[in-house]
Amino acid sequence: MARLQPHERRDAIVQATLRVARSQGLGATTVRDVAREMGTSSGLIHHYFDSMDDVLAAAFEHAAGRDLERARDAVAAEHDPHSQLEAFMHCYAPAQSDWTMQLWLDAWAEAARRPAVQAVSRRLNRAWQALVRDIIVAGVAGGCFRADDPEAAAWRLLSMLDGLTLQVVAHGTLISRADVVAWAGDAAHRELGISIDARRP
Amino acid sequence: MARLQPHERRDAIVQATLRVARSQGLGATTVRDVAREMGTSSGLIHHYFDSMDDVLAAAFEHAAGRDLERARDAVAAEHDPHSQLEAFMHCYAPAQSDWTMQLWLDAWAEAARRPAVQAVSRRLNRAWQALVRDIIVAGVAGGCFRADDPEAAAWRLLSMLDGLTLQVVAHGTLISRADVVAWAGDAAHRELGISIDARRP
DNA sequence: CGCGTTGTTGGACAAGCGCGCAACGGCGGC
DNA sequence: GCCGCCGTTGCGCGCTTGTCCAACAACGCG
Repeated sequence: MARLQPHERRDAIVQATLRVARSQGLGATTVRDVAREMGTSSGLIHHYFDSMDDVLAAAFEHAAGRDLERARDAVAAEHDPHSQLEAFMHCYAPAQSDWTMQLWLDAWAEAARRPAVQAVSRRLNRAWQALVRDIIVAGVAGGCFRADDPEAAAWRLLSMLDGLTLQVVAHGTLISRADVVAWAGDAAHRELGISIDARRP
Repeated sequence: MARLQPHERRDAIVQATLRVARSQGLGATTVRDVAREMGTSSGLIHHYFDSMDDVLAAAFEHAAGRDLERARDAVAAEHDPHSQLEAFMHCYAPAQSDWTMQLWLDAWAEAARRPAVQAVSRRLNRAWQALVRDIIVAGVAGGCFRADDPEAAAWRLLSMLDGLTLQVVAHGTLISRADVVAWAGDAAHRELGISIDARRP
């Protein structure tokens, strides 16, 4: 195969890994699958990554990190906490495509067995929570939210979104994506003492 | 090893599978592990199950089903909805031991790719939600809860518990089990219009 | 041009996997 | 007491896994 710059090749490996993981799951993705997807040898992957664990972690980090960045941008584009929370909700459930959530499910399950994956999953999850918490803190300071414990409120909101989205992705028609958005909006209203219309205008 | 009746042996295999899965996860449980745990040969497992997938599905169903039964019993032992909800909460987070939750994580992740696992996971998840919903409906009828949509309220409560417990199991010390219980209690009070009175028993 | 650096190859390796199978052995019916 | 059934064994087949490594080839520099 063509000789690539180190950063290009590393990127190519991550991309190929995600393409494979998309169709057969993160945990079931093997070195040879990724190599075949790239059209190279399997030895090449170990020239860039110490272990398969690291490959999977890097791939997950890339995909999930990009979603986090998008959410941050969407939040930063708004200026009052109310709109920011609305933007966050819009960003989470619908934009967080089924396939990324499936990656999260894989990562949570694999976390127990793959230290590198756990480290990434843990860090990104905390970052998501921090994003929500900062919005809440700003809202409380600005007087438009009411929350005794912004840290806890953020965890509750994020965990509910995770739990609901999980049902959509893992069990299909048990509940719908529209339910997630509407119900999470209700929960935010109750949690922060405000009214949030999370539905797309 | 001693010769057992078919149903006894089947049961022994399921039990041994769970014991192994408890320490290394459902997905990482192999035929040889289970055989070693039972103290028999690996061939014996294939005499009772067509494939390893069937073994894992049976084990998950048994473990998760038993937890559901226990929760149902705990709820049935109480008579007013308020105590029932409290019993449910106490039953869920702490008694739902880490390793059963890990089983659920595996099941949710595998659901997309294993129809048999999805069917079991889906059915049991709906049963859990129905358990909560029935408590809420009874509470609303009895006048001690206030809920516009018990169906949605039950999904919200259960999903938040799932999402929070997930963090404990997948990420260890990010949040604690005590946080889950306390936060979910707060959420339940807010969700059902109960004034936050006695959070600590 | 020559030469070192380095991206890349392709296969070796041991370990582990699910699964199948011929043979053993203890129990119950005749 | 014998025999057939069947739970059980122990092994091995074919394959896949992650990891490693010696050899090859393309590139930049002197």
